[in-house]
Amino acid sequence: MATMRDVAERANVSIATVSFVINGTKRVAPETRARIEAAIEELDYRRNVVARALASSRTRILALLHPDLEARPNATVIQFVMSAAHGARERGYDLVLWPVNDDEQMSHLLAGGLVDGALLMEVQIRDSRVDRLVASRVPFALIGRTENDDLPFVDIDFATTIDLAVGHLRSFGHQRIALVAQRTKAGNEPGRIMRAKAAYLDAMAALGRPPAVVAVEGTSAGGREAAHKLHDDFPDATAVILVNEGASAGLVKGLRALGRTVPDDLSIISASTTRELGEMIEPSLTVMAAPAPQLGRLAADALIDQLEGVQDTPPHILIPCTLVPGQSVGPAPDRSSTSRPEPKRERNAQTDS
Amino acid sequence: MATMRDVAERANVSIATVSFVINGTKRVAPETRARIEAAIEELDYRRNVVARALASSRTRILALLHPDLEARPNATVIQFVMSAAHGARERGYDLVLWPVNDDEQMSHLLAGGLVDGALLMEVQIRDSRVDRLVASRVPFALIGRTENDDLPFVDIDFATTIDLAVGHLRSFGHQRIALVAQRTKAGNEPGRIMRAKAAYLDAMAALGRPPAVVAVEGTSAGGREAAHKLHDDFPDATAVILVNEGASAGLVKGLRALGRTVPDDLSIISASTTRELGEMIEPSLTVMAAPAPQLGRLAADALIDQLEGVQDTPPHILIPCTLVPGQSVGPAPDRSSTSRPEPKRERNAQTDS
DNA sequence: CTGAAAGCGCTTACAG
DNA sequence: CTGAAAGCGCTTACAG
Repeated sequence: MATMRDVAERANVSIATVSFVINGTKRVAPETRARIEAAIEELDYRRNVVARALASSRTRILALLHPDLEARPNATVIQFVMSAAHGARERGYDLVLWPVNDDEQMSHLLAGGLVDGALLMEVQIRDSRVDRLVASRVPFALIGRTENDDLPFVDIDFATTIDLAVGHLRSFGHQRIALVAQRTKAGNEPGRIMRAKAAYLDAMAALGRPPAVVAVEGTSAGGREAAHKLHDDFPDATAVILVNEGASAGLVKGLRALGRTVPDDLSIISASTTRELGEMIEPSLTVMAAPAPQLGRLAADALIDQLEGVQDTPPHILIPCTLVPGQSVGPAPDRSSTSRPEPKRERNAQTDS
Repeated sequence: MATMRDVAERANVSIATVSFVINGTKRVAPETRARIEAAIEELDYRRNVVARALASSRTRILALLHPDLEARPNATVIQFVMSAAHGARERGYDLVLWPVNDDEQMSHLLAGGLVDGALLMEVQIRDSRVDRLVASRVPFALIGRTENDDLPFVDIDFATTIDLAVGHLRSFGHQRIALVAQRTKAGNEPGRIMRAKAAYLDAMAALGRPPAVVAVEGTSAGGREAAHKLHDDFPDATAVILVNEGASAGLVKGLRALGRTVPDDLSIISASTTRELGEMIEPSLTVMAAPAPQLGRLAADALIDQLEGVQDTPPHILIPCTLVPGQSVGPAPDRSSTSRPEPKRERNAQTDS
């Protein structure tokens, strides 16, 4: 592999001049530049990224840190990764997905000088990784938020998202609206769950309705469990908002197994997911599509602005999900006469064509 | 950030000795070692990965190269990434997902000296990225195969997978079996599609049945299109094998819209996907689960063996998918009397509880 | 068992 | 406009 020295020799210049041409850091006489460029071409020279990094203490590599991804369909995460990678690339940075499991690994990575900055996903309300990040003095931006709001972040605006979902349901006459959240290990709650829950509780309070919250795993089995819990504990709910992508399909299946039809008996909105997921389910789910493509890019931009000393980036960016109507929301059934719906025992009919 | 020099000074040794202790590359007197370890601890020293890489021309970083991921649920890819990352970590390597769009980017990465080796996913039958990889002289392993078989690879054994699927369907009496493949840009065919198709054609020939192949996009819309094509072009098919994860849900929805019940009218197996995807669909799909967890790990091992000069790794590893029965395969309906099934016009019934 | 020193391939003041 | 040289923080023969 050709080095800068080889290029310099072939072009009859010093390696400093080669460096200036490659980086555009200084004026170089046109004919000198031409000679150097020719030499680079002829030798198929490519700058050694590691040496450059050591000399300049910059690598132009950004890490997107993510805890172990589960094996469930996770289109949102992929959208984050890809849009952040594109945004970074446009500004001359590489962005890589770095699966990092424990704090020690993270310190190793951050202290190693290998990345110029980091993006952190799946931020918890209390997140020791954030502390590590702060301690490491590596510039970073969060995708999500901790409980304290003075770190730079981009996040889904869950409060607005839930308000939009509740508003949509109310426009169909729904008053008794349940929330299906994601069950989390104790003390390890993602901010999105907490914030969505808080927004939901506010909305219910404003409506003068008691809240109905169910938390289950983000799996099909979790979704079926949610169907049973809703059926048993909140039989008068006419609509449900999911903040649990992975449980969406299972919830519909579970309801159907219980003889409850979507949306005739129960309307459903799945918040913070993708329209693709909505389309997979029958009936097609009305979803609040996560702004992952925008947020990934904005996160990359925010981080790079920080690295390059750009001052005018807002430290916090919030974007709500977008309503994508499907076929899972319908008029609220009239429950005024019966306190509990009569579970239909016959096989239920299809609701879409 | 403390450097090795700081540690050496504090421990009253040379930096060489510090290096020996950190890397375990040479014997060091116990008390010297203890002094050095104490100094490391006190200074919270962490080796600079970039400097180490430059000096040793090894980074212990592996890149998993993936072309732009689409926004569809792609659990299999995530499984590959995570299992490969775990396998690498156990052997002291970091593995990152590097979204790489064009050949130029890839050359930049490979020539930069930043990664010791590469794993390439979504390998096409003819793949210019593979040529780049070979030219770069960076060690690599493929996940998938090109048309020539002498490069190291791990891959799903599609021939066996299709045979198992056909065998399963035959045990239910099916003879007319269609294949739903993935539509690809011309000249850009993933090996898996081609190999699955070939295995299917062989199986049909052995059965003495004409093949019925439909190719659609890997989306819900693609799946619905497949339902129509099957209904119009191959109305006597009693079973279908999908090699198109993204179209699975849409196919079931499309069939139902056409009044065809799964599995009463048509049995379905979705090959090379995850059991999680199968569970999301109603009825739960019988799937051939991709051996992504094993293959990711094996790919990482194969690559690292190569890097470390381990000779006894088989250059090619093939593992078939595993049958995970769901509720989408049933006895073949008797079609002997009618050449074309009477499309049911009434709403269809559920098939699972 | 330990150290002095060269070298990995660049960048970047500094001098001219 | 161009170059000589120091330095980034390590590893690794080589010598003792």
